[in-house]
Amino acid sequence: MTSTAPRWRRLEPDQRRAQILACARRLFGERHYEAVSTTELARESGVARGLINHYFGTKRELYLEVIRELTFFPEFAVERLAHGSIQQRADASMDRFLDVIQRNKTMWLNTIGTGGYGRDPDVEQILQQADEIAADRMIETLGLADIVEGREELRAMMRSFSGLARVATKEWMTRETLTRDQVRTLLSTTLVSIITQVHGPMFS
Amino acid sequence: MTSTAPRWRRLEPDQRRAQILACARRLFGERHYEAVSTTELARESGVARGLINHYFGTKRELYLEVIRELTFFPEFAVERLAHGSIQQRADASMDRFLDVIQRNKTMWLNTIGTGGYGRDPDVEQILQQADEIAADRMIETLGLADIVEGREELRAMMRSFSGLARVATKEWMTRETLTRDQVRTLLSTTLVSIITQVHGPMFS
DNA sequence: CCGCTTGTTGACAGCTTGTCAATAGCCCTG
DNA sequence: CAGGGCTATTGACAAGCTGTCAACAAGCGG
Repeated sequence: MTSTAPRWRRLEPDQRRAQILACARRLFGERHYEAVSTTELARESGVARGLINHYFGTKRELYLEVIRELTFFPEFAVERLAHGSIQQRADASMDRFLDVIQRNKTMWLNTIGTGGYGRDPDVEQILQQADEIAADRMIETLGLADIVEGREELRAMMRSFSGLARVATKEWMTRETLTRDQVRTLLSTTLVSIITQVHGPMFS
Repeated sequence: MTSTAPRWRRLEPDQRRAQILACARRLFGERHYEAVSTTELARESGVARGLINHYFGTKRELYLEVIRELTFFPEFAVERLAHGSIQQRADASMDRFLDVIQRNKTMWLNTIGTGGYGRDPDVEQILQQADEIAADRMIETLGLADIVEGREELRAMMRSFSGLARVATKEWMTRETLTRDQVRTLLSTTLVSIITQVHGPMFS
């Protein structure tokens, strides 16, 4: 008679992980790290708090997982547009970059976009890796893959460029002191300038 | 007889504040925000934990105070060197900028230098103000103070430039993928490029 | 020497996070 | 269709952290 309607459903680990992760993505997107408690995270996910630790070990690891996921998102397709001058390719590349960010505006602002300085080496490392990937992708897109002289320096400069891109994008998205077009011009022109006027002369 | 050696000394509020602040500066310099507890902060300062709250209200406010103090540090003197071409002035300006940072290496790396992304709007705001000040100072140093056409856009671009400066400096100081000279060249050349090739044409 | 101002303490309440043994879905077999 | 086992999930627990506040005492002024 007292036919038992199960009080909770048993899911595949992958599913449950994904579910919690989705919730974490949302909450960490709304507020910053310490303003989100695991208690809330659990309640919102409709799950016991212990389960979060079971799957992710620690609150911080869960957070890092969210960041990690996000940084691998912007797969702004390399898609050889080997055509055109380097300036044109830079334009196209930056355009695509801004597209991706614009589509994920909120998410981006609350994570990567945070020029924030919350002082967390782990997070920093993850985003450094992201910059690394972005830098390599840019080099490839711009057709500079065959440069060998000062290759490491070029990569370092591209990573630095990511810093400019980040802040400039934020100027556009949150302060609205620059338009999208202005940001694109700023970025692509600067990008070309770094390659031709800084790196070029430096490694003749 | 049992002459009472006082168990604790009573200090002027300013002194006590400064003492705690100094200690906080040290600890927050070594580890990141959440890795430092007020308990430790109090023990290290040789003070009751409650006193910290008494003076700063909250742990976060204490932290913000530390940051605030640091960001006003780099007073890289404006000192009109109105002489020379814009490129020369940019060189000198960036040289001085790197000097200041080099002198306060550890401190800088653990606070501002943290390209970190800890997700804290309050901290972010403080550093935005710092960027603001730095940007205005750069404009003045470069003798661009009388530009009126696209003035706000210029300031926004200078703030963006700070992002580049930050990451590039870190490339030099922590990863050592760029030398100091390379960073200086990268920064000053890019700076000039932004002014002459981006902002100039944009606001004819 | 005493009393008043106020810098300083210490205990308290509430909330946080990570652990772990116990519980209960649900698949699989007989 | 019953029951057994695997394991996903729970819930209580301990330790720790933060902010508050009434009580205490350092040291100056009368």
